[in-house]
Amino acid sequence: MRIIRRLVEIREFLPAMQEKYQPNQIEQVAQAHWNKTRSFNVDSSGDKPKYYCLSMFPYPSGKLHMGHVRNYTIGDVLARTYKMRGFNVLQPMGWDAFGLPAENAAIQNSVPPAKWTYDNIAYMKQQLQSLGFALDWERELATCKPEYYKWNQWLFVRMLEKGIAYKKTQVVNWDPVDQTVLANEQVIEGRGWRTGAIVEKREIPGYYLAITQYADELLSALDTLPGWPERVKLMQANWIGKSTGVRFAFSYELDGQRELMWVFTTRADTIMGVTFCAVAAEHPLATRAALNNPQLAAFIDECKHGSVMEADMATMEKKGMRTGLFVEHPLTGAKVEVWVGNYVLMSYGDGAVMGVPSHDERDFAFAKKYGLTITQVIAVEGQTFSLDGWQEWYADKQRGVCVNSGKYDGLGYAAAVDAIAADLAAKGLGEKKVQFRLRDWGVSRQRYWGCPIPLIHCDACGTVPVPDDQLPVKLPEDCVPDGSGNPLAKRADFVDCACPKCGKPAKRETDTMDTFVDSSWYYARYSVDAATRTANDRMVDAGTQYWMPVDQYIGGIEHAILHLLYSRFWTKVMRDVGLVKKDEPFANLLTQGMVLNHIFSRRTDKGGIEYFAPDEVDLVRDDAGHVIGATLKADGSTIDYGGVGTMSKSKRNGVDPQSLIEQYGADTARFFMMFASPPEQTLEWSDSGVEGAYRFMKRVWAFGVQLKSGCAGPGAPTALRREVHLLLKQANYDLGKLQFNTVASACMKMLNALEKAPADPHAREGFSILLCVLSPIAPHIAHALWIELGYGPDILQAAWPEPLDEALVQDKQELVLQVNGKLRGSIKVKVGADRTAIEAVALASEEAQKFMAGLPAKKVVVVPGRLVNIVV
RNA sequence: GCCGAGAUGGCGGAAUCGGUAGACGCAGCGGACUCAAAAUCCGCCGCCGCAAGGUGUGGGGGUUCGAGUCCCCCUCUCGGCACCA
Repeated sequence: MRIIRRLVEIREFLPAMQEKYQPNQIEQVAQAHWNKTRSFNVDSSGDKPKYYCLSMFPYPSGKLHMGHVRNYTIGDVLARTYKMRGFNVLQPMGWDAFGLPAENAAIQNSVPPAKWTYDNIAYMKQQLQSLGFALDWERELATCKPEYYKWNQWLFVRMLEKGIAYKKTQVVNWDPVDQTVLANEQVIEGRGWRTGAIVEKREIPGYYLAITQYADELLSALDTLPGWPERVKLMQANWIGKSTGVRFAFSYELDGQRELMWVFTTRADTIMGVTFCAVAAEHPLATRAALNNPQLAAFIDECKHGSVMEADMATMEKKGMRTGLFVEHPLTGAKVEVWVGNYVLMSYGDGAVMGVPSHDERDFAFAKKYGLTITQVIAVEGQTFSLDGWQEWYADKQRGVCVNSGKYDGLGYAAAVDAIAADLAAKGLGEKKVQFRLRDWGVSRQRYWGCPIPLIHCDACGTVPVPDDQLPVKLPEDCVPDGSGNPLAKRADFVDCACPKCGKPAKRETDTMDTFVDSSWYYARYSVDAATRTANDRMVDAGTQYWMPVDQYIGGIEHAILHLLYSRFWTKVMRDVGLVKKDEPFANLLTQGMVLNHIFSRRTDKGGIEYFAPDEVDLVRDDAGHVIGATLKADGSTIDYGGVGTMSKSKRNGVDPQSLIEQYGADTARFFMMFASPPEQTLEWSDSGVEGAYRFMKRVWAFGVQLKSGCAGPGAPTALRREVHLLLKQANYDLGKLQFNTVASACMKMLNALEKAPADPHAREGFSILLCVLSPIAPHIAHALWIELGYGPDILQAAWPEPLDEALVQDKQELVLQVNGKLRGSIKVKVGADRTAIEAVALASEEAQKFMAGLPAKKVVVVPGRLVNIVV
């Protein structure tokens, strides 16, 4: 019995090479090896250069989706490549564990969000492990754990002390039936998702982080990030939206008081064309005017209903109503009527705008709609102004000069703005100002499943921060939200507390933090050393100084603005508090595209839409092969083909990674993900594409089996050797560009070449190169074959291959032959032949003679190493 | 609506500096093996054409000996828009 067990152990340790590719067995052995040898557990020491490779952590929604597999495979390919290139590589993983879906699940299934979240984490962790990612699991974190969010709270208190965190009112979506605040995604066509009640805009107090204090730095520091995609930097710059203009005031007298109504404009040069002003519904002037005007009060009320989303604000019908109040033009003294406009935002600038209908498209439409005066004050030579319709040039800053503007007539944009700003300043009614589109970050959420805001409200002392030694304020984990109100507010054991200042009974703040706070610094927490993870006596430590910044960050393009901007801001605050020395968290950024699949649906009798999973339908194609429709496998009925779209539960077009791994193995899943498209582009799911990847794995294995039984030695350079090294050169170049689909393709080409010449003396060397290049993408099969063929004990310890010059040399090369730019043939010349020699060979060639048709060559273009073009 | 990105065979995609368009893979077609099927292997495969050849990178125009690549205009698709993450 003992002997048999011993034999079994030996077999497991050194299995005889299987003829057949058996991914599940190979993958378990490889993963066990990495665990046992602690291949991916690292510390912040040693003389290797460091490489911090980070993929955006997942929300624990239940199970992994293909977007995760794609994201983490991209990161893993980089991590493994850098490891083989001799870097000390950190690749951690964790959980963005607070958020709305846990509360939704609680409402549906009566499970506490904590339990739901922890169960999901356990399942998804096992899924991640089965994919063989090179992760340091000892650094795993979950943002819903007190040891993590303690530091959200701690830094929040520091921000309060520095005046970065402050309180003001915020506008939220309010569900009057559930008496609760709704997220934008919970508002469907203006109604609450659960109650169907018409949603109101409501102003409630909340805490803000003054990200605008950092606006200038967040903008200018984009120039210090050459490793970020230009489009992401551009999106951030537009989001921050720095604009230089003039802030000035219209004065008015009301109830015996002299008051000022401030506005901001980037077009002060058009100030003489002001024919009206518009204020937001929440503006004090609007409130005052509505006191004795029920119609206006009703309109303001209407404005306060409806969406708080910018997209809705921009597309909705622009409406306004007179207030009956007039303000005084600061330069002309003319009376200007004030309107309430539903398109004016209280949260931007001062909540009021000047109306210059002649030179602002929106004002033009507004004035036409309500019959307001339109006065041209900018002219462009050769253009005629007319009220028939809006013309682009009306708003042209570059070419226009002032007209109908008194002393400013004839001035261009810059001169006019300078003169007008000076005159306003002289009257004390305005000055030049830089304004940002960026707004301060509202972090209060009226939700249960989030990090408690560490504040206590005391009748005597006011709002008091929780002292550091009482942090963290722990969130009770046994609440089950039911969708109405915030469950925390109903928990006396949470709410009732003693004031830290005077000791009298007080109430704890029940708002929690935006989950973007959690994800704004997790990358720094991963980097702390083991001792800090145990003691948890500091937010970051020497490990952070060693690992930061993240060398490569990888995540979805949908995070291009908010998450990345908040993280940059948080890093700068941590720097200013003295926690880190770096200005920016992410040196290089890769924004991966979405994973798409086909969408099939049909209208139901009730007018809704019913979706079908791709494996429930057959495609209908036209003669050219285009998909024109689909039928249901079950009953043959016709359904609609909706093209491709992001995989989602609601559209039923998701593919479960689990069944994929079980059927084909992790290597096939990873290989397909890398091969199907370059990382930055969208990826279309294809079952047969996965089959293709699987076929390739089987061929790699079969070639390994074949090579093991008949090994040739070294010899003179061959065409195979040159081809493999050329492909290696290409693969290394593509790796530098993070273009992994062509790296996978190079692996396939190498195998194609090897299969054609299995007896070549360089086949063994060629296969070792193939295994190395393949190993970051499909690490398990590479690990197994590396050992089987005796290349070494562990492919992770192998040096990354570089192409050899001696393998690449050749004496003759082929050049493309063109006549008048059209491909007509090719010629062979000696490498290094001069222009004249090449021209002679080209002109003498049969094809050139034929297509020149006896005409003399006007010109011969020679591109060395590429082509010859004869122009006649 | 605003900001950003993209469009190449039947499909996913390749083409590094303006230089052979369609690498690699999928699907399809033909063949080998098999009693048969699957798996595997070999061959063909943009479109029109018997061929010579012509034509072709979302549409229209331009620059160039030469344009998928550069410039101008247009169409469509996708991402973000501040409480989804």
